[in-house]
Amino acid sequence: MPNSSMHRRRVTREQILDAAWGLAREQGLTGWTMRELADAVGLRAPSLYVHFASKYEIYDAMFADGYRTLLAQAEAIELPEDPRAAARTAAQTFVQFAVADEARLNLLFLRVIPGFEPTAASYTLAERVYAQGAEILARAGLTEPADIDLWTAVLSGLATQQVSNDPGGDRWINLVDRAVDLLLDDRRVSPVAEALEAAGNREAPGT
Amino acid sequence: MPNSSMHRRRVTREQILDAAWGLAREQGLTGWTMRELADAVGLRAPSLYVHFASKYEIYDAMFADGYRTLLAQAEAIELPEDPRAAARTAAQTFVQFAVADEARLNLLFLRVIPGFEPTAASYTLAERVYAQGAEILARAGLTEPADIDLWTAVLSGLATQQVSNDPGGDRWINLVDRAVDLLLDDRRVSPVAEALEAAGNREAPGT
DNA sequence: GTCTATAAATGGATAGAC
DNA sequence: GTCTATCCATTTATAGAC
Repeated sequence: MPNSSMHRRRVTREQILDAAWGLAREQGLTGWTMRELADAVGLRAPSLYVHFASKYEIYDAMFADGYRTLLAQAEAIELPEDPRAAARTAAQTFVQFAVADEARLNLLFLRVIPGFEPTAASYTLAERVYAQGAEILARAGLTEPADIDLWTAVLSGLATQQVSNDPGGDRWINLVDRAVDLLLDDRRVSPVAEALEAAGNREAPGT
Repeated sequence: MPNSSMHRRRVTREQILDAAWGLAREQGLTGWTMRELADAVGLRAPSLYVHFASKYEIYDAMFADGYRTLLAQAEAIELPEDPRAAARTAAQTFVQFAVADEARLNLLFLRVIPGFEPTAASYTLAERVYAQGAEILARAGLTEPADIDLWTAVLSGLATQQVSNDPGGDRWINLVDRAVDLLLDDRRVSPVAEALEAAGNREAPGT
């Protein structure tokens, strides 16, 4: 049994990234060092520089990795036909993803690391997530840029409050569906007019 | 003219804190060192330890200072009589405060510094802010804890998106009033029922 | 209360052998 | 690709003179 070769498998970028995620989860997004990271994958610190030119480059790879995970998760979900139900599901998926890992939330959705800016290539992934969300919203009737901005603010706000003020709980997660309905019902004319119209039609059908 | 004595005034905690805020704004909340801070107030690093036992203690003082500033700002504002207008004004005040200083936003409203936890005394100030907000919301008809949670999520989300994705701009700030209206109109029975009721009363007044 | 001097550890990163 | 050795800057924090 070539035991040693089984244990001495390739130490790929992916393994380093996985370890980095683990450390970030345990000690905070910026709370780990290159030495700790190397230890976590059974290497010495200098060996990391064979795979990544700098710590910032690792953050950038994590940034891209996080958005790739989100995109994969989004594709795996099959959305209901009903646009509102689809928006709810998408929102739930997003918030669950965001609160599942506070370090990841900080890296992907906040600007927390002084001086870190994702590369253009990595940022493209973020834009794809955004575009996909906008598409789902469009099907639900929200096409105005301001509507989409409000949507992103509300969802990111829910996720942030959840991890900041009730970590591990569900106090803000439980508000997601309600928030979605709120946002989808917000059209200038909106349910009031719709309801009045329906009521009017019912009582004066033949005009 | 005792010039030297004019320049060599007391280096108080407040001056150190002011300098710390300045560095945090310029280089990020965690992007400064004790040496830099000392330089900024014309001291040597060791002298800082006369006033603060550690860097964390400085963060804690900044945390308290930030919430004290917010409380003072909230008291200085005179709110309109109309509850909805008051809620709008309060929301505007809060978001303006939050986006005015990204480092402060990170310290006061997010969990960004690994290992930092405000002391109980400092946290009390944060709770006073929360209580004050809840009071304003109560006057506008929002008393459910879930309503208040949603409120805090939306406002913090707007502020966070503003500084993260449009620093210095007003893309999310402009959505504050709309968000407030959205939240205040969200009662289970709410405008739809109200409007229907009104319509019903108009057409069948004498029941 | 502020200083000089320095501890004592830690940081990211490089050189060069294997 | 990984290692040892180490650089070199930087960090928070302390000791003790003034």
